[in-house]
This record gives sequence, C-alpha cells and structure tokens, in this order.
Amino acid sequence: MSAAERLSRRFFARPADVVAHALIGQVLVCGERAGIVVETEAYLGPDDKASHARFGATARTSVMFGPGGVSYVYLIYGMYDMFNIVTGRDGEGQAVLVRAAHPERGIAGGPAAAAGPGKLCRAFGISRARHHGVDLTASPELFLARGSRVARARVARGPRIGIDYAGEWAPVPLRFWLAGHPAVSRAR
DNA sequence: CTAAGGATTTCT
DNA sequence: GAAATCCTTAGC
Repeated sequence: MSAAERLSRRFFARPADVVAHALIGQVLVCGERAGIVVETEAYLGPDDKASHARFGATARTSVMFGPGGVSYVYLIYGMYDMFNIVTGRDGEGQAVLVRAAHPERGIAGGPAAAAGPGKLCRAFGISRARHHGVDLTASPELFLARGSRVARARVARGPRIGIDYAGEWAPVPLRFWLAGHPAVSRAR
C-alpha cells in the first residue's frame, strides 16, 4: 500500500463552504489515530455572524486570519476542545469546524467515540495546548489525508448547529454530513 | 430536561 | 473589573 496522500495547501485555500463539503470522506490523522470525516460546518469570515471571526482578529482568533491549512483549536463551555481548519487565503478569516468522524484506527470507545466536536477531539487526542496553530500541510502528527471518493449525492447539507444568535445567518445551510451516518449530530 | 465548566469578549 | 455569552456533553 502506498503512503496516504496528504491534502495540500491548494485544497484548503478554497472558500470554507467548498472545503467543508470536500472534507466529507477524507481521513483525519493525529499520531497513530485516524478516522473518516463525516460532519463539518463552514464559517465564512468576518461578515458571517455565527463565526468567531465576526469580531475581527483577536488573541484567540488570530490564526483564522492566516493562510488556509492551519488548525484553529479553542475551548468551549469550559471543557470541550473544538477542532477547526482555517481555509481560504491569508487574511480572509474563514474556517471549517470538524464535528464528527468515523473511527478507523487507534481510537478507543467504539463507533460513537468521535460523534460530536468535543468527543472527536477527545477521541483523537487533539488539544488546544498541543494542536492550536499547527500547519496541517506540514505537521508529521496532525493532518488530513485523501480518503475514498464520496458521491456528491451522499453528502447532505443543512443549517449549522447552536448558532441561533446569528440572525440572518442562522438558517444558511453551511453544515455538511455523510447522509445516514450514525455519528452525525441530530438536527435541532 | 438541565448543570457543569473556564475562557473570551464587551460593557460600565 | 464585572458580567453575559458560548459552534457541548453527560447525567438526572
């Protein structure tokens, strides 16, 4: 078997909604652990009222305004890490949140171990302390690799979760998932 | 259903 | 400084 093909800068340099869709079916690798991405959400930049980028570049969000292909990991609700990938070009402030994965290798806890963004980080061992601001196109530990192709018809899309405060942006369908996969969040 | 939990941001 | 907010999960 040939070495896994790592996703390149070019892959991540596209708009967040394009990357979020294209990430479904790709392989997330963290050390010895790996799984197939089955749910993502796109955050389009400072104008997107649901995005952390809506306040501009702050101490927390500065990496969002760097080049695509870099990780953005933050803490939510005081206890859960969220794994995001910056997309687009330098300065655009776009990112994709990886919400769920199908465990493939090295992950304890069964099929549901990476169902949900907080559980995904725990299952893969992704932490803010060690994996924030990592270049996924260069890191030997944390990166994305090309998975088997997923037919477009199998990728569903709908509104993002937990962003009711985002006004006109709340209903915009920027969440993507593998249709019918058990690890995908239930819509609210 | 709701409590827990800590950081971030904005407001006074 | 203080307080409200928060892209969640586990446990009643």
